[in-house]
Parts: sequence; C-alpha cells; structure tokens
Amino acid sequence: MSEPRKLEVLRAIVEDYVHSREPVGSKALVERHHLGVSSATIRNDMAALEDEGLITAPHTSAGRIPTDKGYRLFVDQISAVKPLSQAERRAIQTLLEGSDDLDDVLERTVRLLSQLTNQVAVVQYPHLSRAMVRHIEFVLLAPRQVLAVLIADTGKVEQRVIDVGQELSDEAVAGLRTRFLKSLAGTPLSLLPQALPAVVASCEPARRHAAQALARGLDALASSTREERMVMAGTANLARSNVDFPLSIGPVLEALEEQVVMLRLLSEMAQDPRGVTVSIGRENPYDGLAEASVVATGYGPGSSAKVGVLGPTRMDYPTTMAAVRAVARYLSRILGP
Amino acid sequence: MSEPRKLEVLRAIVEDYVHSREPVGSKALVERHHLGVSSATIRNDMAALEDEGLITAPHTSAGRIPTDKGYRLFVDQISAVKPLSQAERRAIQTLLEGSDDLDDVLERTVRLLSQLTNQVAVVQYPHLSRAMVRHIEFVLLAPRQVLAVLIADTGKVEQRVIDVGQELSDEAVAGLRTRFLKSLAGTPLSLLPQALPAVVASCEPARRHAAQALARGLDALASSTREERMVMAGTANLARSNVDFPLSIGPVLEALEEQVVMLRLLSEMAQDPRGVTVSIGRENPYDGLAEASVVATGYGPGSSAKVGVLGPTRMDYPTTMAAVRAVARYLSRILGP
DNA sequence: GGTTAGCACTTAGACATGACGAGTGCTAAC
DNA sequence: GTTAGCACTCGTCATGTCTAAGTGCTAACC
Repeated sequence: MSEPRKLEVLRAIVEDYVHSREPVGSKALVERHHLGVSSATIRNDMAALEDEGLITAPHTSAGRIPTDKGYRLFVDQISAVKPLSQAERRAIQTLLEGSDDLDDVLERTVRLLSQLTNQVAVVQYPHLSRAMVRHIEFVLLAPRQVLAVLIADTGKVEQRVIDVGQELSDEAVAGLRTRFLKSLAGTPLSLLPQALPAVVASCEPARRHAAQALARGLDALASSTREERMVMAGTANLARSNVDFPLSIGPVLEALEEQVVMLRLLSEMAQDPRGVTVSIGRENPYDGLAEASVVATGYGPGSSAKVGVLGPTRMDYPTTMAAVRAVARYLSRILGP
Repeated sequence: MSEPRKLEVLRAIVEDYVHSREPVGSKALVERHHLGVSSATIRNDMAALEDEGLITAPHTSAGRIPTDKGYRLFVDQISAVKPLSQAERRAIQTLLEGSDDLDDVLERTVRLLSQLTNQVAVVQYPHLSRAMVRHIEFVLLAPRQVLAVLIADTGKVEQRVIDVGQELSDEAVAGLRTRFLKSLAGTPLSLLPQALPAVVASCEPARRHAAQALARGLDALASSTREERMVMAGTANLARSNVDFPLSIGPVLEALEEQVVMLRLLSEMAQDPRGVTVSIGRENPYDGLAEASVVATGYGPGSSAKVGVLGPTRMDYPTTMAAVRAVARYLSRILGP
C-alpha cells in the first residue's frame, strides 16, 4: 500500500466531495481519476485513511467524506494554490482602484472578495497600534463644547464632542490645539496615554481643567481607534450553502455579528506573515463555527490587519486561498507601504 | 352572521397562528377563546373570511392561516398596541443612556431592539438634508494634500483627503478655511452645491485652483452625508425563524445587505409622522421580502429618519409595534429636539 | 507484500399501502 | 342567524418492501 497514492486518494476525495457535496465511493473514484488501480485497492487505502481519522463514512453503505483532520492535511500538504483567472485579477484591480478613503476601500474589498469566493468575506480595520498622530484638531462648537478630531497617519480619523467644563474662547481653543499638536504630532497612538499628562501640565493653569477634559477625550479616541472593527459582506451566501450547515446557520450569523469573536479568531490565526492561514471546523475556538472554516491572511504594513473568508468546511480551499491572497496583495499595495 | 364577531374570529386566528405556528381550526378556536357560539358557526364565519381573502387554508383538511391581507386588517383595525413591561422600559432607558456619540447610540439601539423583538432591527442614520454646516476644517497633511472635515449640526462628521493640485502653505490653508467657513456656516447641506461656486469665486486667483478642488471635495462630502446609511443587528434571529421563510432566508439576507433596498423601503413607509407603519409580505416593494414584514417608525427631528424591525409575516405585531415605538421615542429624546 | 476479483452484508432512500385524525362543507332542523 | 350531524377530503405517520450504492472480507494472483 503506497503512501503517496493514499494521499492522492485523499486529495481526490476532498476534491470530489467539495464538488459534488456527496460522499464519494471507491468506484466513483477510480472512474473520475485515473489512478491506475482497481476499486478494491482504493477500498483498502480508504480503510487506512479512515483508521487515521482523515475520512469518515456517514453510514455503512455510503462513500466517505473528509474529516476536519482530512481537510487539514489536504490544505497543508496536498493542495496547490490555484492562480486566479485573468478576468478575476482584472476585476480586483478595477474594483479596488480609484478610491483613497479607507472605509470605501474596505467596503469594496469585502464585496469583491465575497463575490469572488461566494462566501462571507471579512476585513479587519488596520489596527493602529503602530499608527502615529498626524494631526489634532479642536473645534469650538459651543462655549463649553469642543469637537476633538484625531487623525492618524494611516488616514483613519476619529472624532468626538467633548464637554470641557469651562467656557473657552476661540483663541483659547486654538492655543490648546497648537500646544497639543506640537507635543503629540508623531507620537504613536499606543503611547498617547503616557504622553498626555505632560501636555496638560504644560498648559496655563487657567485652562488646565479644559486641557484635562481634552486629554481624556483624546485618550478615548485613541483607544476607540485601537479597539478593532471589521467590515463584512456576503452573509446571504451562507443561506445558499444552507445544506452545508446541518444544524442551522444561526450560530454562524451570531459569531459574525459578535465581532469580538471574529476579531479574536482572526488575530489568533496567521502568525505566518506571508502565507494564508486556514482554520478548519472544530479548530475554531468558537463552537458556533464548528462546521465552518476561515481562510485569512494579513495585509498592509506589517501584515497586522487581517482579511479573510468564512464558509462551510466543505469549501474549495485552493481557490479561496488564492482569492484571499490576491485580494490581500492588492489591498496592501493600495494602502501603501 | 355578525360582522363584529367575524373580525373577532380573524383576530383570534391571527393571535393563535402567531403563537402556535400552526393552522388553526374552528374547534380549537371556540375552545381557546370564549366566543359564545359553536364551532359550526365559526366555520361559517371562516368561510366568509376566506371568501374575502383574509384567511386561507393550506389544504382541505387543515385549519386556516391569515393572508397578507388578513394581517393588514388585523394591524389596521383590530390589534391594540401592547404596552411594554416595566422591565423592558427600564432596559431601554439603561441601555440607551450614557453615550452621546451618534454611532454608539445607533449601535446600541439596534442591538436592544433586536433583542427586545427577537428579530432583525434596523436603524437609519438621521439624514442630513435639513442639516446645516456647523463647521469646516482644512488640515494640511502634505504640501498638496488637504484633509477636509465637514461637521454638521447633527453631530455627524465626514472627512476626506483632497489633492489640491498646487502647493499650499499653512497660512494659505488657514485663509481658505476661514473663507469657506464664513460663507458656508449655517448653510443647509442640501444647498451646498449652489453655494460653493460663489465661495470659490471670492478667493484670490492664485488660490482659485485649490479652492476649486476643495469645493469639489466638500460637495462630495455633503453628498456622501446625504447618501443614507443604516445599522442593523440580529440577523441571527432570522435563522431561528427559519421555518417561517419556506424558501430560504437568502433573499432576506440579500435585501438586508443591499442597504439601498432597505433604505428605499424605509423611506417609502411611514408618511404618518407619529404612528408606527407596517409593511406586510407582498406589500413590500422587493421580491425577496415577500414573506417578511417590516415595522418602522420615524425618530429624531421631524421624524425623518427611520428605525424599524424586520421579521416573518407571522410576527407578533402588537408587541413589535410597541417595542419599535418605545425605542423610537427614547431615541428621539436622547438625540435631542 | 501488494493487488485484484468476487461475494455476502449493511443501509439509506424511494415507494406503496393503509389506518387515523383533524377539519371542512353542506344539509336539515331549530 | 345558529346549530348538530355526517360524509368527505387530505395530510401525517407507521409499516413494509425493494433497490442501488458501497463496504469489508476472503481467497487467489503476480
């Protein structure tokens, strides 16, 4: 019983099952693939594969389907990432160009990726732990209300209305703005909490109170920027692959809506900086996703933010991985170095 | 055959069916409700109701279920909006207080409403057609790049990076800012396109080109603010009421994701400024929602923005309507007059 | 040892059958 | 206008049978 052929059989089973959604038997296998041996031999191989926990039979007289472990081996060792078609590449290029608003880019990205893969696409906002303060703006809205705007060098903008607790003139606000800006420009957002007290201390005592309020506001802005968010698209694709989620797609929808779950999952995946990572079925740390797989990779500076796809374990991994990788590359390119 | 009793029968059918999800027969009806007549009489009434197209029988020997038209009559004439429980009211109050960031308020609102009703909740961003320019800020990011920030009096902030096509100094940007701000503060966003050319014309010729670029940018910002958006939550609830969408929840998810569809639907509903409007089944202008109902109402200034709930036609209308109305009221109160 | 052919065995799924019950519509009486 | 009674219609469920698919095993083969 040759080891290489056994792997070949596993590959064939995964491909056929992904294609047909039906358990695949030994006879069908020798017909569709030219393996050069008889179905009886394949049966022996399959029995061995089953012993190793790579495939399983839903019932006695059915064909086999891959287990999570089988998919894992398939993904790790067997599948070659298929290159995208010319048309697909052009679609990516066309769709993602011509916009430099971050929200817009991410929005387009998920739509595109979900259409490309026919699954749910997810993209995480680039997290700004390494981002720096590019600009700070204070705008006097009312005598006691100041709008604080914090702009990071990634293009991300956060704003909030702050009640400063004392009446300020336009000039006072402009003065505070200059002081904050001078001290903080270029500061990494992650260091803002440490940097702020010094700025407050440097302000004239008469404005100390307002400065304090503003500092608190900026801190909150920076942390709400650190607090990660994501965009997704293609949830309707889940319904189509209804059959692939025997129980219900409910738990999956819940996981998607509880962004925290997805974000944790994404960040736990993909230590590998260049490759595409796959999390299969019960490998997922969340029960609701026990029948789902996530294909993700990093993008942007340091590949720290993630973009990915979620679908049933019975998924066309090679194609999906190719799409995710391609989209991540274009995304990185657009967002710049 | 008394007309009032017929309506009473319809009401009973709707309530029982919503409760049990099963066609309700004449006998069960007289047992559960004390109607004071025999089942045979009810049968006559039911036959009449069926003739009028208000109820229908899935098959010969089954009970009746309400049609869209039946639900419509029920909602219009028969159902009394149930008041919310004390606990529910407190939940609304607790959850919606303590935040003045618009995004955050809306986010909490949809979550709350979806939990309250066990359905999908949707809230539209207050549209700003009546909103006015409160502040304009230009920030020089690079010699040719200016970040334009447009702040409306509703608290909504939009920003974009604009390539001005010529190098500008900090002073030049400040000058432009002052000029734009002086001319435009208080201008309704909807009138911005008409107001901008005059501002550009008033600028020094040397900066005319940059002013033009900035004007185009502001126009785009204003229109992207006009372009309406929405937030939703509770899509997982759709999966639970799987049974209620015989075909698939796919089309419904698509409609929800295609925000344009939902936004059009919401804005077409609810002319009635104070009441809660309901759109039932095929009344919806979108085929994918043929088996869904939407309960919505306006909130905020002029009740122009909408908040609502989407669920199966077989929905507990009185309770849902009460929840939507209550949430809209609290929302209006929080967002101020 | 690995491969093959053949065969008994298992099982899901499709199909037919019949009993049962729920519910209706109709008629005749009140 | 209301009611009782009854024949009739269907969906559902339980039961039984048959078929096709696919396996595991054994014995022969190279």
